[in-house]
Amino acid sequence: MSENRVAPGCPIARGVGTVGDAWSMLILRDAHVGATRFDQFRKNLGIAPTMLTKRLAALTQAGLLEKRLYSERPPREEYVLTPAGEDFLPVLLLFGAWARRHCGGDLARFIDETTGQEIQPVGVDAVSGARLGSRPIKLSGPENLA
Amino acid sequence: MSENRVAPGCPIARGVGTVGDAWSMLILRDAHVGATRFDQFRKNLGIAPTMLTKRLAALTQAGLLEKRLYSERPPREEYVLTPAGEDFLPVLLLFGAWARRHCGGDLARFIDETTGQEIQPVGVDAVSGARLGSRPIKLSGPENLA
DNA sequence: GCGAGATACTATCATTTCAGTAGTTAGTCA
DNA sequence: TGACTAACTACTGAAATGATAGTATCTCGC
Repeated sequence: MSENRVAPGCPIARGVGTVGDAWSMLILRDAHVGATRFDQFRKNLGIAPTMLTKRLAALTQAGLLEKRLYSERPPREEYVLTPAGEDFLPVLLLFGAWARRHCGGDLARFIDETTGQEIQPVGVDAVSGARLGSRPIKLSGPENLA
Repeated sequence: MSENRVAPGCPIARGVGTVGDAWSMLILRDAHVGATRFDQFRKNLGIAPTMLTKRLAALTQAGLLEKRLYSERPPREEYVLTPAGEDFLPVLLLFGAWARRHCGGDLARFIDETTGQEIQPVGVDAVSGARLGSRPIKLSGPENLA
């Protein structure tokens, strides 16, 4: 992709440029259900190690993951979610909820671990309280979309 | 990507396999702010026509867009959002909101066209009413992640 | 103290995908 | 007739990706 000249002021374009590829999303998903180590990601995803190295580095660079030493001898590092990375969970949940509604098949459900209840993720406008998608929107700001 | 053997029961993996590439998301964004025609997408995004053809076909195939004749003579078609495509808007809004919080720069805001107010998209569990991300989650269902 | 195993990678190369540009088809308009 | 619009397709070279093998470092059992 052109990466940077596509509507530079658009937050969606920016987000897509940062974590908008398939592997990054799946890595973040795994990170949210507990994976932290290179080989955990590699085995769960069946991703080529070259790709994984690249994606982990990109996510670390972007501030979603942080490299942390979990053993000095032997020196071993793991990748843990930063606050920005954790903040990405609602996006993944809404994304998954959308797929459950619209992509066929028998897909897994999200469960609240504290209550054991199924989660039904929805988007809401914190200002008006209205369900997102119920009203037309537009973008406003520094010279965005064409 | 391997495309199909990555945790077949995981909704996030499924969603990512369907619309989880950069161009698809940007096409959907443009569709949500009014674009319908091939050349509108092409010029807004600066996307190569071959790519655009492929992505539009994939999104149509996946049921997010629908091809519709808007002129018989000459025969011209446009792409309009289906209900499934419209339902994707909250995902895009949350994604954009995340990017506004965590990717630097001066990014555009989302405005509610009826009230003129800025939207602050958040994820909520419709069952408990709790803000998403405030509690640990897990997946449950047909043999999902490893 | 030696070989096997764990962990986290890097190197290499074939294959696939993508970007960029040009060309095609089918029609309108003046 | 010739210019113009819209929606593509064809072609080519560059870049990204996948698969597999190999490396570096350390631990542990014997």
